[in-house]
Amino acid sequence: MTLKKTEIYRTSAGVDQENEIVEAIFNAVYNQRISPGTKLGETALGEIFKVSRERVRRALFLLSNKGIVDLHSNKGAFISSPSEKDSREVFQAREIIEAGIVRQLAAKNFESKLEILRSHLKEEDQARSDWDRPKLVRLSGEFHIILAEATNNSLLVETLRELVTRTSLIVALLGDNISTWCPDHEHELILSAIEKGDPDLAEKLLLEHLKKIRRGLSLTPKVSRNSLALQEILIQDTSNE
Amino acid sequence: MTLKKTEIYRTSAGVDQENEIVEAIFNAVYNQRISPGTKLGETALGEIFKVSRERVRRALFLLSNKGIVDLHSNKGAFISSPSEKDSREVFQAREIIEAGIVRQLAAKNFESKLEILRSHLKEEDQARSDWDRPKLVRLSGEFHIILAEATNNSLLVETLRELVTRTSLIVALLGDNISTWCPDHEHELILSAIEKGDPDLAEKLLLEHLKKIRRGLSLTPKVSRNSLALQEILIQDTSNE
DNA sequence: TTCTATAAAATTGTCAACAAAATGTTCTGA
DNA sequence: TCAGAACATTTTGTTGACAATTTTATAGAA
Repeated sequence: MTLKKTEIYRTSAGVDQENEIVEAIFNAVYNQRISPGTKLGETALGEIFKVSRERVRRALFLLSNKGIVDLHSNKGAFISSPSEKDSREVFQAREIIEAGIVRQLAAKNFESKLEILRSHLKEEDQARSDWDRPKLVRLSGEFHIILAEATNNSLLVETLRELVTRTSLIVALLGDNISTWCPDHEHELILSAIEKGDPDLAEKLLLEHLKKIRRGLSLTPKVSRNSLALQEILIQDTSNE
Repeated sequence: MTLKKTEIYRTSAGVDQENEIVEAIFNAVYNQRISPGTKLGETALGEIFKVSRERVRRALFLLSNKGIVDLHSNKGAFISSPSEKDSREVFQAREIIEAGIVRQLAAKNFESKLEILRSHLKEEDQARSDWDRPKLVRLSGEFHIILAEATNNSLLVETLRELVTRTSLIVALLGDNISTWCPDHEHELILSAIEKGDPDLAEKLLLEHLKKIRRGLSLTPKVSRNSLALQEILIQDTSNE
């Protein structure tokens, strides 16, 4: 039988359950509610999400493929603790990929997509003047993902989502958390350069922005522990994230 | 207990078995020995690789995350048949990422790494004058992966390996297989631009190169069937691939 | 107390049996 | 001959039990 393109494959309910776990952990990492090194027990997760162990297993396997979770044979799954090498690689990849993205956005005509970025910056400003630091942190990361979304390319969006989330882990482990992650108006400048249609400038500003984040990192990993139990970390109001 | 960085986690034997399957399928796709749409039965693969079904399952799951295999609920696993959208996204991602790579290679000093590219080009020339088409196809794709390797970034290498392999699927499905995939000396030109330290030129040449491949694609998918059985496709002499 | 050895408990890894779904075949009737 | 229903076979999905390993708890000796 040849497959018709229009044929519909329903996604089994199991896949949705897996995605729920994956998303919850992604969000918790992304918003720094969970520390690198946190043990993710299979039975524990199974109870929290009311799913079978096998399902948890697949979710953890997927997360390990994305570099969010480390799997250690016979020991279990842990929120990834990025090494120095990981940090270097993630930032270099971001430099290369995001530079390419802003260049293309600046070179070609994506005006319609840029409006979303404009309104996003307004939100960032609001959070800044409200001194809502967690929100600002979240929005700051999101800016980069929205940049990718402007290319209308789900592959790039997913790649950047992974990179930004891994950056969150790196900052949690190696960042001072003060200088880092608090751009004044650098996003604004980058977007302006794109709107002006100046790829070189946009790239330059973006690279400086990333370098600034990178400079805020130290070489000695912080040790930190979660302040909440897994249950509270993973299941929570997601209405604004 | 806190984890010492030097601590060694042995990889369970199972992971190696999984990787064997993943690599075999990657190679088969990459070298176009297997057609898009080919059914990958769990029991069949289990018998070929002498592993349990569970393990086959995980390997297929991993491949589906990488876009090489499509998983259809209750139907099974099939070599991915990239859609028009997939094709667009893969090529756009390659443009963005590879442009970033060659720019960085041209801008910074990676001379030591470039020697490998030089010797790779010699191999390509050899294959070209020998009219060894399968080998030339393989080497042509590899050139792009070696470009990524020159950045010394395993993340980028893996990303590019996925993109190049997916390109192989796209060409298998939409390509004319004649003009496509047969660069004369475009790789040579790109490398020269890098060696000259000219990022703009390197990027321009690379983009033209990718566009040329893209132009060789038609809109109507070819239907093709494998000429060999799965066993022969997957298990074979890998001494020169 | 502190360290080590031993036993108990808990957690992860694996497998086989079973259930559910899809595929293939046979049979019937027009 | 063809269509379609009924049945049988194959393949995928899921669960639960068990084995292997690690972690925790316990006890004893220096």
